[in-house]
Amino acid sequence: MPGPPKQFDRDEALSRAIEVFWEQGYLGTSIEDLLEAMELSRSSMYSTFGDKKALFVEALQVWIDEEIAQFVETLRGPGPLIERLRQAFGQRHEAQKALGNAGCLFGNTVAEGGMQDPDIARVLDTFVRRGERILVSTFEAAVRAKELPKGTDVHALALFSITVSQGALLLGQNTPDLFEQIAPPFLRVIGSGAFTES
Amino acid sequence: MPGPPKQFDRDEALSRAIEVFWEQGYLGTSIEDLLEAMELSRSSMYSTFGDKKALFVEALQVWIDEEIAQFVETLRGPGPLIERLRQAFGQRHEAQKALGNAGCLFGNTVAEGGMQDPDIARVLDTFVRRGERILVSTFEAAVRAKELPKGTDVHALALFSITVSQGALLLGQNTPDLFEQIAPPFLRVIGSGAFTES
DNA sequence: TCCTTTGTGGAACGTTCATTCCAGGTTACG
DNA sequence: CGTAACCTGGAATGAACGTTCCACAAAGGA
Repeated sequence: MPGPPKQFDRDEALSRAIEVFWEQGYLGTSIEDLLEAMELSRSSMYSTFGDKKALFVEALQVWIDEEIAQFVETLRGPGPLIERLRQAFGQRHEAQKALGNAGCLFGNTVAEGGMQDPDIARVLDTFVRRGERILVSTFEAAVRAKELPKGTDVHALALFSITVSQGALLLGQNTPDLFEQIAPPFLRVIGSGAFTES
Repeated sequence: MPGPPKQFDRDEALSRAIEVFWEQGYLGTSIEDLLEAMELSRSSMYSTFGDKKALFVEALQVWIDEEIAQFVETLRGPGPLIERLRQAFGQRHEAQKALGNAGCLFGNTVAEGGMQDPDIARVLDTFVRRGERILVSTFEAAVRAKELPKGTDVHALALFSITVSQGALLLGQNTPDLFEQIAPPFLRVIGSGAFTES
């Protein structure tokens, strides 16, 4: 049963893999790139994670879980709605800037054609659904707290917010100061209560 | 000087290449894929277009020119601002739906890491700058025509519109009916004149 | 008609890719 | 102390990649 202990930390290796995939994309990342970043050998990588795609799916899953967890924590926090939103979206932007304007792992994967692979598509779907659910419940609470007008289309507002966020993370790779330019008017729009049902 | 005439149409071949790159991305497309779609031989491809990256850059350039031309034509057309915007953004969405939710060639390329290659980055930059310029002048005209309130931050509004459009084209690959859901409130926000300078 | 120029098909090249395999080392339980 | 279980480094494999090369065909000017 026993054997030599692993010479690496599984979670640590996985989080290194996340970074590499994030920066270079799935196709743009070679096994060699991964081994170097994860600091383990070919054998260990294959025996621990299966193959490249399995590693990617797991990395994507972990990334999503962490991203959503942080998103929830910030949005459930104290303070006015607009301030929490600014912080929640700002955090996503900070993370991508820290990786050299690498965008968003979800968005990059979708754009790379991730939806064409069923295994990857399944994981990608959960990100949008969970993000949407959190925003909907956040906006619903804001309506109850009279921070948003009664009759606000919380569903449309949630989808719209995600769209703006993804668009900003994408274009931020091309126009680094874009987020700072559009965040204020975006938040003003939300605060203005323009999203009432038609 | 003379020689046998080419057995293919350069422009036609290029537009086939655009489709393939659009659907599969730069890295996801092999020379074999291109030859099959363009219906020419290896030799002809290399002697006509140089190599894979040169072909991609040229394809991207043509795609941008056509996209911008259509965008301008629609926005310069008759009718109220909101209607022209709806049509202009709708056309982009229709195009991506026709290719099986392939998103946007610009966005896909950026997400794939296109900004890391100087030759590609240069072309990508022109797309955003030109799109922004067109929207700014469109919004300026709308302000003069009193379709938008005086004091509208046309620059922020242009960047914001591009962001929403790119975000929708990205997420549309994952959530096919997203565009229909967010377009109405988006256009309502623009029409409401919420983008006045602070 | 010859000869230069151009286009084409296919073989061939070297590289890189993801993946597998194996030999040797290390651990802990019996 | 031995032995079964496990981990690791590196060689090896075969497929796919982008690219080059070459021999032949086709065309028009001399």
